[in-house]
Amino acid sequence: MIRGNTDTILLRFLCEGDSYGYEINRQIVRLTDGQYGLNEATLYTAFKRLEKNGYITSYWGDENSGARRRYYTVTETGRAAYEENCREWQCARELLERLITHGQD
Amino acid sequence: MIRGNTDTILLRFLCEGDSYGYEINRQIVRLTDGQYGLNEATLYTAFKRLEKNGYITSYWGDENSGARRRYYTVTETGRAAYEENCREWQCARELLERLITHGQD
DNA sequence: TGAGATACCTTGACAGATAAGGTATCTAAA
DNA sequence: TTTAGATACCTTATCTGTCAAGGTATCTCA
Repeated sequence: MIRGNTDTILLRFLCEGDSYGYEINRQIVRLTDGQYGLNEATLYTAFKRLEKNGYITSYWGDENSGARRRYYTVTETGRAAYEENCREWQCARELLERLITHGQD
Repeated sequence: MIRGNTDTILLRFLCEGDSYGYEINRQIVRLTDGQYGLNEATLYTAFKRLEKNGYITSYWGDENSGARRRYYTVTETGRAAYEENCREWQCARELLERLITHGQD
């Protein structure tokens, strides 16, 4: 369901400004009223993938207290990929709507 | 995108009556104006899965000409699963809409 | 005769998701 | 003081779904 859109979700948040994994996931949970959240393994493998693809870059924050944080920045390529993914999502959404719903609804 | 909804799509067509793989796939292509179609391996592994789960049953058609066809019938459990999947899809759709779109649109 | 459509199937590989484990720091309650 | 819980990151092994690439067999039409 949500599967396959993890990258797009992460890019969406990073398009609004640099952030780190834990915080983004908290925002996801907040935005969905607790209905959704990423598994940590999913989260960090997605970041790895995005960075490998050149969609984001990362750097360590200079927290002087608390746990260390790895911040991510979206690149221009990443922004373009986000826009493209959104378009694809709209297409897929319409197709699926047509495919899975019976005539009566 | 469409991934993860293959089973629901197949169930939807079988809810309208018995059919066989090749024909269902043709209907998918027709309904999406050629924009989508299932890979044959995906198609048949999905049927296997559905049958294993008790969502469909199958029988060989008695064609007296042309290639043999394996027909599928949706079970009551299968119908229930279809309805449930549709509900889940609506939920997932709304969540994703909230998650991947920026404020401005 | 042979290409193309119909119709089914299997195998091996791959990508994405996840459970389950780990490390380390800080805070607040017991 | 200890310890539980939150914060924050990471890895490994495993599972599931998809798909490319191969195969079989029949029928039709040029």
